[in-house]
Amino acid sequence: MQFSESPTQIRQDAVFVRSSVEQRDAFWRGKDLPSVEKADLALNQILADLPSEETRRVLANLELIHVQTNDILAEGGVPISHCYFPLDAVVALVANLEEGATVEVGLIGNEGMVGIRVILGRSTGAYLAVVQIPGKCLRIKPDLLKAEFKRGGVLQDRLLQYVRYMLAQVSQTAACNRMHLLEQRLCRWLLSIQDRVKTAELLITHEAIAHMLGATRSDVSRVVGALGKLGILHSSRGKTTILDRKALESTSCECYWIVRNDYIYPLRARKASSGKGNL
Amino acid sequence: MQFSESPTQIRQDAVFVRSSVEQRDAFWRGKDLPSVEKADLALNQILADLPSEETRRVLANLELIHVQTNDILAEGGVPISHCYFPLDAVVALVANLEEGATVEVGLIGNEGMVGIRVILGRSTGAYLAVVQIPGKCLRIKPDLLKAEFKRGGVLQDRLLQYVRYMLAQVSQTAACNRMHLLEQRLCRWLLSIQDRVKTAELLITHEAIAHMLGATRSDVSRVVGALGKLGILHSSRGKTTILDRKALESTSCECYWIVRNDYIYPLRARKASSGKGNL
DNA sequence: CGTTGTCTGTGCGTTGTCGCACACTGCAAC
DNA sequence: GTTGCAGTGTGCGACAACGCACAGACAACG
Repeated sequence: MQFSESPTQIRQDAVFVRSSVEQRDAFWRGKDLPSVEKADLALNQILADLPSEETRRVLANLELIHVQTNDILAEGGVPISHCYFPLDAVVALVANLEEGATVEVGLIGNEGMVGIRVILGRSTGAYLAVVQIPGKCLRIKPDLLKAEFKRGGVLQDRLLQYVRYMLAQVSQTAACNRMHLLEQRLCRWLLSIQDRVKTAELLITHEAIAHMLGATRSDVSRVVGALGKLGILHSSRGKTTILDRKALESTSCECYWIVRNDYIYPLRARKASSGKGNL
Repeated sequence: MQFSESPTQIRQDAVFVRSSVEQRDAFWRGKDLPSVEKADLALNQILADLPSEETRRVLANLELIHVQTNDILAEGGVPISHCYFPLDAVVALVANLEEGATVEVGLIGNEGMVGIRVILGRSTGAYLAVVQIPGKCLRIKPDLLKAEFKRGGVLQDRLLQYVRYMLAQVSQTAACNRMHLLEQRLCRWLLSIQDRVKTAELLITHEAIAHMLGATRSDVSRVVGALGKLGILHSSRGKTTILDRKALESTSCECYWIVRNDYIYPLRARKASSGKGNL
């Protein structure tokens, strides 16, 4: 999907350039929206395989949209307009600190949902939700999601499980940010992204990575360079390729596996020490 | 409450000395348990002022217990035996990293509950829940809490609100741990504790603080010393007294107010810059 | 009153990261 | 091609925090 009229980029702050999702809403308005199929639901792990009744109700209220890198899906203090279920996109929750510094506090892929706070009793976002990897999302109006949540069916269960996973992820990040070296955190981050995009090539610059990790661009370049010399990565001009995932895992900190092992649906759980893991 | 037979201390790891709550269970067994009054419920903000029917049901299942410093109420990977609602105690959630390092990821006082994961679909704890400030707690068996949660009444709402608050707290800690200086984080921590104990005197050693902040004891001593010279604190031998709360607030990072302003029940919200805030 | 052990103050070399600067490189627009 | 520029490699001084060490200070207890 391409937009001939490229959306004007609004400068949001020194760091993120907002490419407005709302403008693309306007683009679609009045045209035929792509219809949402059951097959789409299957791509998000919260929505997949719901009981047929829940599927029917939810399906009627979902929209399929494409999101692009740097799209902002929610913002701190701002009412959440939609809840987004990524299908193949990846979204980062980013804290925007006083001095203009940024750090990622959480990562959301097809295992989760953007805007979880609406089911936790707040209609506003807490942090900036920025698209890191473009792709498709299903979205729904907060009220409708909340109503379905209140019914107490399987979706409620899934969402609560996801909240727990998110909490685990964020908690571990809190510990990790305090204790672990940039190199370890970088490896963990790359692994987390790769789990969600399933490809070895990541289209992202060192500077963007630095903003996620709350580090300087130059240090990210240094670490990436070092990992490159070890044959673990190849990185050049906005494209980083993971060459040796196992090595990445053993250079990463334990946090990667701790979070992963707390995942909602039991995956093939692995210890950091065993060092074997590929999706 | 005193225990003549002082509970044998089991060495759990290099850092925390477990004083077993279970042993005190044994102490009480067969004796008259202190009965739980409605007045006790009022001291915890999740349990306070529930509809009378919910109050009645919950009351029947709660136990009142005293917890002491370093009691461990839950542990990572271990089934949660009880959910604890602090009345005047304060509990820290602590991540135990590989190398024996420790960092606090969350703090729980009478605004919350220890063991929130049981309503999020996991019966095991994620981190060590260590009592920092001794006092009273109400506790309940996970199954009973979960059943009441499932009924979808006011308690469900309160617990979900609390989950959101916890998520906000932990997320901000993730950002804070990455970006802010020890001095700022220490001030934030002291403020958070004081909000929960409501007294100016904190009985805690520099070393314990260091474990919470994931810093070295010597650096904590240095920072505390500096704050002491400014007349903000007085600290000596396991006792730290907050002398100038406003100064503490302005030396702390923004994170303190960000979390506080996201609190469940609208408090007197304040900006960090306005610098006026006392409980 | 002295002993013991906990808690705290402080010194010092090391390390990870910052903050800034500047040069190089490959891609894209002209 | 040439130019422009985003993206990257690298250097260097500054600084926060680590890691370790040791001495002083105070409380509890005999």
